[in-house]
Amino acid sequence: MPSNRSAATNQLLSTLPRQDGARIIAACEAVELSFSETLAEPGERIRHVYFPMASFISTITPVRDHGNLEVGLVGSEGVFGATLLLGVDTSPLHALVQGSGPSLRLGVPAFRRALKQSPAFERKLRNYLYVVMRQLAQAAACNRFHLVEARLARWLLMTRDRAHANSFHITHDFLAYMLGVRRVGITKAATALQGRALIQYNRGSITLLDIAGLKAVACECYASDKAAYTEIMG
Amino acid sequence: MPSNRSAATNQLLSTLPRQDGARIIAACEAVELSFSETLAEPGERIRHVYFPMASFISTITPVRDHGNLEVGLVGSEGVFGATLLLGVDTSPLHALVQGSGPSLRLGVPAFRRALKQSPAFERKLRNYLYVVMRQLAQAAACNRFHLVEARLARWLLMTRDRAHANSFHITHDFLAYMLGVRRVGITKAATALQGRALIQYNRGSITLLDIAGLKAVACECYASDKAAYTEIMG
DNA sequence: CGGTATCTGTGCGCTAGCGTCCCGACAGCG
DNA sequence: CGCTGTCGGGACGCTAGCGCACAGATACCG
Repeated sequence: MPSNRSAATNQLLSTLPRQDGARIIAACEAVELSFSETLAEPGERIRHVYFPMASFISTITPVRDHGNLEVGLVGSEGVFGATLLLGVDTSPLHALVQGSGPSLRLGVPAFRRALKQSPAFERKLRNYLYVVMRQLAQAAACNRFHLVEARLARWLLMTRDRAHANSFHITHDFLAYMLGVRRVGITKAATALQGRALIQYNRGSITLLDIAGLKAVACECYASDKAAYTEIMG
Repeated sequence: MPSNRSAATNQLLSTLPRQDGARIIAACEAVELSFSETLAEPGERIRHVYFPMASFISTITPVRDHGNLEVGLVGSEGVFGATLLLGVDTSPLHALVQGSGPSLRLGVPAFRRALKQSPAFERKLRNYLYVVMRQLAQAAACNRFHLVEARLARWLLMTRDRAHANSFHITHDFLAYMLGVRRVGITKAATALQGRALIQYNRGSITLLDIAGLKAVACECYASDKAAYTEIMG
């Protein structure tokens, strides 16, 4: 069920001034990311800055003695590695490929050169970092207050936005890992959503049937994250 | 019980190169922050950048239909308003004075001037933002996984670090608000800590008795936040 | 000195989510 | 074709935290 509305681009790059964008894209290397590939580990040096196109990436924070927890999702609307802007070259988070597909990337020196050459580029990335900070704060609150079913709906909607499709591949087990709950908790919530004909799934492939319905079920954090993005990034 | 070891300074400023630091401090206005004063509201323009000295500030994220939630604590080791660096002049969070006391501050134009004049200053603030991002991610995980008692212990230790004292004023009610739980939940956890002679409190004033013991009870997030700070900020 | 507001402690029933274990169904592989 | 691994579903008792309501205790204020 492909609905590839202009998926072969990264918005951060495509909304730059024509010249700057072209130059930076030309400097990029095109790579194919594959599911479950690790792009960065917390505490280790970032090697490349990624601009996903059809692919998307989870950012995950490790917790001793507990499962890990996803705190962000980066698709063609964003970038992984923008923290380099802050003058620290290690990754704060684990970056894990969630959705296979093409991505552009820059090595760190090339990235630094691009920043110097294009103030518009740097400005855009700074703004993006601001959005990410807001989303992190939102995630903290979301994890504290919202129920699994609402968080699941949110996650599905976020993923849909980044996959540019209403279907994608994901198991309950993996969802549980992302949301920091038991697999059984996901099964229960997913069953409930399916019962209301909002989604439909089978052995690792899931389809969103009723987007408006899901939005109603999802916690406000979905809308809030989106609002933060559009407000800041235009 | 004052233990004011060099509390009348802000580390971010005092660790700048001599000249830069002196010039920026000279540009600052000294103000006295008082408990429960609001310094910024989410979505509204930031008016001043604050460098707390003996005072400290909570950063709080609002959640519709639930209590709000503290996601950060800024004392003399930090700054409020550094997000201006990212090119967005609205505050992502609610900034609420937690501990009364002196602070330095800069108006936004003066802040921008200082950034231009001192690359070291800008570098330091960028690094601080990186630390804040790590702490936000940590907070997300902490809220998901850790029990009230551990989170309370963590909060007390963090506050102690920023108050530069083992005693401070805070009610269960307010703690509940900060941690996003019921007041009763705090009472229960606090009673347990007091029972083990780790703390002692009475009608809004609390004293930490056994720091090592509290560290053992607190979740790893306390150590983790601190490690992130010292690793990056030196 | 008495009244009132604030702060802390308790009790009660309830729910979401946990940990664990087991089962059935399907897919893919040899 | 049958084995094996993966995926989803269900059941068990348990705990942390919730919402609510109320009671004692202390501080403060008139």
